[in-house]
Amino acid sequence: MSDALAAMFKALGDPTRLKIYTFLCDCSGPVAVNDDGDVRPASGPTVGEICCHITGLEQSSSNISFHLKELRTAGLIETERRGKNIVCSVNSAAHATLHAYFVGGQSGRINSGV
Amino acid sequence: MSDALAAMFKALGDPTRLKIYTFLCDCSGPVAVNDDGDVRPASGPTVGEICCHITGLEQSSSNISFHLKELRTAGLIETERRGKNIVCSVNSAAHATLHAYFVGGQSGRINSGV
DNA sequence: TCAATAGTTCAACATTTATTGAACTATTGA
DNA sequence: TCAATAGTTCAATAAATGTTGAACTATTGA
Repeated sequence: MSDALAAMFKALGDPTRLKIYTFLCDCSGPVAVNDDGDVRPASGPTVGEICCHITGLEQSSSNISFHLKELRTAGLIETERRGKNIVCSVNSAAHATLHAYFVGGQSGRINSGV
Repeated sequence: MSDALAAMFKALGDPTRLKIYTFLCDCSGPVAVNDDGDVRPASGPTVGEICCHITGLEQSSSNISFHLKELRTAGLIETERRGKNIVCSVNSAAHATLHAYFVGGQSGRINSGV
């Protein structure tokens, strides 16, 4: 339970991965939901596009592939092959979990007294 | 900028540290603000109390000390000596930064269409 | 079927990290 | 001042991690 959360934070704890994840958050399309209610991976950038954005191209795609795998293993992102490309997108449920962790608890405590 | 954020996530990416941080969030007292507007460390558990809570006691306090240092270096927590003890508390500004990262962006996208 | 494109996996490596126990520092109370 | 308490720092070790280039797999288009 808590370890899964730690794994997510750990995945975001590398500068390259945080850039990738932020990029995905910024440019992921809407989530697709089919007639059965299944949530399918949303449209988003391909691995190649992520490489371009992160490394300015001309850097090892194997490294980006490694980081994408880490993000996927942590449950933060999803990937789906579309023809020759693989499209990446943010896992909304995981994003919501992370958001929820920082809600409440510490909030509203500033200037609340001695 | 982004590296500081990554450092915070990295600090939360270890199960022991996440437990410590969560404990601090749960039991930190209100933040103290003096007449000059300076925000001083809030009251909270001592290092020893954290050791008890995390390890059920009987485990190396040097390890907890190490993790507290990591959290402090990342800017997530603050410590203040009070007599023989050292009291720990959450850094509210850092907490707000983390919270803000997950607001907007991905939110509101679920079920928003194809 | 063949070549080109798009990503992944593998092996090797240099760093970093978490953990442990022992030694050290700082504060309090007798 | 001395002993006890509360934490930190240090050294050593084992494990995990990020990066690289080469080899591999999968898909498309000719």
